[in-house]
Amino acid sequence: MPHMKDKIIRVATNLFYRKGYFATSISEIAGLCGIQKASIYYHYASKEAILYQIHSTTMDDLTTYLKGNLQGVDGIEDGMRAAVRSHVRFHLERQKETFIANTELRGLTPEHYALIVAKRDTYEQIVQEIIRRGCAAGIFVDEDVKILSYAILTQCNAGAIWYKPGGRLTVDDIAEVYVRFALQGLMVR
Amino acid sequence: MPHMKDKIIRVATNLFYRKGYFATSISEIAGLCGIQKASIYYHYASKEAILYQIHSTTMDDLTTYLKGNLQGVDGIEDGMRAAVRSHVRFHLERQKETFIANTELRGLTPEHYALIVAKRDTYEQIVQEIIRRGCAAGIFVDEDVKILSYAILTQCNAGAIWYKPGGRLTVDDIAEVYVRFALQGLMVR
DNA sequence: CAATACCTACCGTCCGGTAGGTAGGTATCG
DNA sequence: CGATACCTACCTACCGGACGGTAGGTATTG
Repeated sequence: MPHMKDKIIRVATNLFYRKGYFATSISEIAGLCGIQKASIYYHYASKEAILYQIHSTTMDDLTTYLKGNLQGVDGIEDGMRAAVRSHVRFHLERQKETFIANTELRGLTPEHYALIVAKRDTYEQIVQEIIRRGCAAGIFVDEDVKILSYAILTQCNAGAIWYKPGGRLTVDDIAEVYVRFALQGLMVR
Repeated sequence: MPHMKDKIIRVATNLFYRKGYFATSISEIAGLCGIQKASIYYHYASKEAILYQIHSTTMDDLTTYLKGNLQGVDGIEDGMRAAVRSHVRFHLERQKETFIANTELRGLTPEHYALIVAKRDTYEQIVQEIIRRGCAAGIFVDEDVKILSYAILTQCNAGAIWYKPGGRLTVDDIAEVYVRFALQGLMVR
């Protein structure tokens, strides 16, 4: 909430995204915040604490966003559409954070790593539950639910790698491409 | 080709896969090779040279494997099946190298980075050409070819993240799931 | 003897983190 | 009201250690 504590997160997010966690130094973060290296430790206990904060809030926001987008949506097919749309939009709009969340897990302590993986599992289970119901109802193809869910979620993550804000396609355009492709792959003919 | 030069690559591949490039030290690689740190520099000019070697041979092998699997295959649909199958199999069978190839690009020098990205582009263009012909022929859905290709290639990469050799499903089982899912998403109804 | 494949010993640098201090604001209380 | 105590948000200066890489020597082998 305080100003500098937020600024450190913003600056660190940019640097971790551009250069990676291990290639970013504390003094670099401090320099871009306009303070000295030691002052970082007034706000955060360690470099890893900054990374954990980014991971934690990103995963919480991602899950909250999905739940909000599923609210009031009826039917399995529409639920799946809403889930894919939510997933893609979040990944494109918060490109840097989601990129870090997907690639910088190794910087976490074992304890923090376990917490983040648990959050990710919670998120994946929401999506898997929709797919499972679709398969059980016979409207989705009869394939391994976990493979399907990973395939769909990962292909959407890919968007966050090549997407450039202000490019040829808007976030909504891209989201709809993924929605159509994923649903077409899922629905039985 | 010599024994130790290969062993360094094998050991480094394992370490880069488990801990990441920046978190792995030269002395660690040397220790697991049973030699001293300085001896690494008899075989490779720098730590980055080891990483580049892994990237380079992995991309070359990946492209060669795809070309071999497309040899003698007729038809757009069968070509796409062969391409997806080839991509998944390679990623599962050479899990560690492909994981490094996908996540450790930042450790490369700008020159080496450009070379690897060029290799990757060559590979992607082979796949994109198949999709483009399928779209033009009206048998594949009318969507953005680049988005489709990235979506398909990336979802297959996902397999390499969770796949454990000797698990419930064989490499071929998994490959066929991806082939069916990708083709079902691509083919017009 | 010369090339190969290693070794020991060392260097400069940078890193995460700590110690200890300080300016300035705020709360407490006689 | 003013003195005291404490807190916030930073600072300078430093530490131990690890890292990538180098210099120079040596055992083995054709």
